[in-house]
Amino acid sequence: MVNSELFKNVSEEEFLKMEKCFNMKRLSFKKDQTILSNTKNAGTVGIVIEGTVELIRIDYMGTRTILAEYEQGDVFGDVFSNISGGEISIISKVDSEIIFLDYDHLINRCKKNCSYHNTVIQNMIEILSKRIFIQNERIEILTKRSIRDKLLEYFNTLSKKTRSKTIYLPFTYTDLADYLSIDRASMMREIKNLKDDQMIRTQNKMIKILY
Amino acid sequence: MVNSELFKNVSEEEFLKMEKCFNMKRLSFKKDQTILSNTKNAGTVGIVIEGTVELIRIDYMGTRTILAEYEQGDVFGDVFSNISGGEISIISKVDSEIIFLDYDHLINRCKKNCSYHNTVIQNMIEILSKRIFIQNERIEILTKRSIRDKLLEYFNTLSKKTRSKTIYLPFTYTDLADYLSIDRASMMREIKNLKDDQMIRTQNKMIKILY
DNA sequence: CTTTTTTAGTTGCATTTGCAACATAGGTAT
DNA sequence: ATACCTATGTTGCAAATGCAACTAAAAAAG
Repeated sequence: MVNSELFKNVSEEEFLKMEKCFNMKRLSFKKDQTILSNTKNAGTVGIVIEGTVELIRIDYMGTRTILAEYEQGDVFGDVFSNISGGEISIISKVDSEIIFLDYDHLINRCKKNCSYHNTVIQNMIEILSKRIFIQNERIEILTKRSIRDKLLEYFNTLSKKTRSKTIYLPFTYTDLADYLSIDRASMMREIKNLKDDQMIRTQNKMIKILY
Repeated sequence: MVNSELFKNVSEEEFLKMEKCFNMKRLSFKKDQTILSNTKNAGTVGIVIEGTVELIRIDYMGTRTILAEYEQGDVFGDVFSNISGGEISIISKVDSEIIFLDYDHLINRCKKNCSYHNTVIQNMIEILSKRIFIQNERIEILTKRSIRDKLLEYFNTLSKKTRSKTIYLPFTYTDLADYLSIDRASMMREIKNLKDDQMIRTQNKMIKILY
């Protein structure tokens, strides 16, 4: 059975019916392989069964920005930003296993009026709400006006999530700079300043918040 | 009848029933009055019947950021970010008319299994998806690394929305700076640079994109 | 184990941005 | 009309940030 929030409270038996009704497809992707892009596959929803995928934008200058990261059980591609002139893609960060299904079929209750469809739709609302919450976090970080404040806000977010003053970065420092949308060298400099000011203490990807 | 996307495809008659079932409350607010804040009224959803409201964050430094703006028919307060240490509030920008209802009741289909509840839930999915789309836009703008690129991305967004190279700012330049999360004076300077470089031409809040 | 590639950590310097402090225009209330 | 308030527009200067160019360390590939 597939372990995803989208299928919460759906029985094994119901899931098997759904698999046919929704015409789901299961595919494997290698590391760095493109899963979806804004030029192709619109209207397709993916569910990460195994691995991690990233939503990436590369703009006309070649600047790469990580817009989001989806892990096991996460749903992606439901709302695709086609605003930017840049290329937006979903890339497999490691070897991944993905289930695809049709967005319209998911949202617009089908004629058969399957019992599980209600459940799936309510799950979808929770997923979307959670996504909005995460985006709000991101926006709050990005609206901070200095590198220092961006870092502190980010550390705070992680800290609240784990209820601990000791946090572990979920990605590399290089990727963190991309996520915060700042220059990596400047970020490293500011992290050093934070250490000098006794605000934090670091050891590889572990960070202790001291204030 | 209330003109909101949340009640799309709901008949007048059904709406009257719903009003009782959901225990809706209709209230008026004066300009600059606080409608909701992250310290109070959590779990309450508002619908803008008349007027405009803004989602504002004021951080510990007193820096004010417009996180979102909701207009007639928009739904707000459903997903409330409680991350930042700062104060987050919904403020009435002008005199407004608001309907309140309980979020849990809205999302978790009630025991009575009212016919209209399905419709409302599907509408809610569309609203949330649209919000995610708008937040994606915002994030794409904020992740631009220079004031110039932020402005151009913002103009582009407006331009695509109206399918025109001539756009009209929906708020003041002062508020635009808050929205882009940059210093107003620096923004004005950069707008002047854009004009000098023949990238845009402006007249009050009308901007012609020349490239 | 050795080589190669990626990430972390630094630094000097140029550029951009923010801040403060104005002047001016436009709008609103009295 | 006058006074008052808010938005626009400008500028010098200080501070923050980005860029380039490195070295060192760690991780991945062979």
